[in-house]
Amino acid sequence: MATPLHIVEIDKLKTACSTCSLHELCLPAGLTPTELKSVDQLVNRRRTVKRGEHLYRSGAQLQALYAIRTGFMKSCVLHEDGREQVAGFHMMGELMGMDAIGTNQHLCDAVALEDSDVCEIPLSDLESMSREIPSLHQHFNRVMSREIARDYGVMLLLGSMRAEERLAAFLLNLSQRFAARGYSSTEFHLRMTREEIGSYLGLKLETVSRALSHFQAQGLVAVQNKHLRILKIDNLREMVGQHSCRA
Amino acid sequence: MATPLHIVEIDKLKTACSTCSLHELCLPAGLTPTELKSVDQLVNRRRTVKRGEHLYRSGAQLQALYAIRTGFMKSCVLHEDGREQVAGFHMMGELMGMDAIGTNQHLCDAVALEDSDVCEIPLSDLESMSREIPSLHQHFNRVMSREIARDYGVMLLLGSMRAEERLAAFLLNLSQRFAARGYSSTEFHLRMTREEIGSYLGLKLETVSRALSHFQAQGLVAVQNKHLRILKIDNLREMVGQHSCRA
DNA sequence: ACGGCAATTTGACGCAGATCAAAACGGGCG
DNA sequence: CGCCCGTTTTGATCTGCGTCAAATTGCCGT
Repeated sequence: MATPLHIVEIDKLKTACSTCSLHELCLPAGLTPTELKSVDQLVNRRRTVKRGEHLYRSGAQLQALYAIRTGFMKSCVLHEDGREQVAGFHMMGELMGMDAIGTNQHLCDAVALEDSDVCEIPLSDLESMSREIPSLHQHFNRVMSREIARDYGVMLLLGSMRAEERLAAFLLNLSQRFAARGYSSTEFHLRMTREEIGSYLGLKLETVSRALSHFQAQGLVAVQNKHLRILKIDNLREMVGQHSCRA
Repeated sequence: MATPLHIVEIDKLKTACSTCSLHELCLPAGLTPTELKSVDQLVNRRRTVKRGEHLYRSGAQLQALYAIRTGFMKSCVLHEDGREQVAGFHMMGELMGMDAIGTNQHLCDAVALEDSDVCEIPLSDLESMSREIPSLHQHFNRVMSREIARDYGVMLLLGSMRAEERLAAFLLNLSQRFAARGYSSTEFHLRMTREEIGSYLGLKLETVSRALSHFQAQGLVAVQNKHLRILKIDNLREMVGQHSCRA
């Protein structure tokens, strides 16, 4: 009986935002050290989600928001008929579950693409603490707003780019987010399948595969299975800039 | 000198949330009468935007959020190359500008599709008042969250529906929003052009036109220019439900 | 190390929707 | 009231990407 409690204690300790390397990127970004201490109380539980497992499911009651500490996840909206549309990929320091605040019900599934650790942030605690710490309140608004801004970008992509432009935009987005986390911006591991990329980009897996092959043939990237190296990042940027745009 | 001031006074009066017929739908939804009185102070300016004019432009500094009082607007994301993607249509009681909170800069243009009246809500005032009125804070979070949820729906539409499914989903969405405002759910005026519908749905105007004609031929709707009557709403619902889904 | 299954690649072909074109319509303004 | 220009409709044709298929590769579990 004592042992599990002890484990929980250790978990709590490890979960503290104030000692977390992501605190500049995550929810507590921009807080003073004192405020950071308070926020530590917010995150009172950590959860591990193994590759392929769900963090939450569409329709489930909102229990908490989740900040990704390590790992990689996707969220996908489900059709009635079983088909799924990937609405986003999420990496460490990012917050998930914000779509559920409006209705108290998740409207997408959150699935781990590799073993992941997340911090649980009960919404009610976040709201009450926001009242005490205005800059937390403000920062949370910004995080939600940025999610809206991201979504607008995805709409732009889905609504008016052609296949290779979409893929280029996708790779550049990943590149930039890895860079922001101190990883290489030109060489990384794609944790999702071609099918998942395709779903996110509104394309079929074959089209994604062909586009990647074509990029490789042009010398823009070097792909080997899920390992990707960007060779000519400027050319990719150009592709996204200038649309010959069909829609 | 006295006259313009007087006009402003009258405007202020008319702008009060507590006397606004939209307060159940808009930002102050769910507040007590006392709280509502406080929120009146938030909305200290009203603005008229004529058909075709911009409420704000992409890249502009965030001045305030805007609640639509009357009229109809679109927001569109711009490509570097001048093409535009309509990210949403907005009607009375809806809040615009939330995408700009994260960066303090608007990332889309807001254009009136008919002469519109909007209430200006300075973000800083909203934030400070949220601290005093928890339910306002909570409700604002919900409004932002619902925008995220809406965006996920649009992604689903753009990423995995075929042309006629998209149009059906669009019509049903309009129908539902008009109904929520006490207008007919089956008969309304399309304030946007076929091209704008197409841009929103990731289709070309000709495709939108053809799809509408096809719906009419099937007896699902009656269209005459911008006037639309939904005849078989259940059939439209079925269309959106069951995808033969290509992406 | 090996077997089996999932993921990826590549090719051939088809089709939904884009593109091009032109006619019809409608609404705002002089 | 009638003209003009922007919007819409409809037709014909083209094409990017989806679909189907099959071969290849790589990864996971035993």
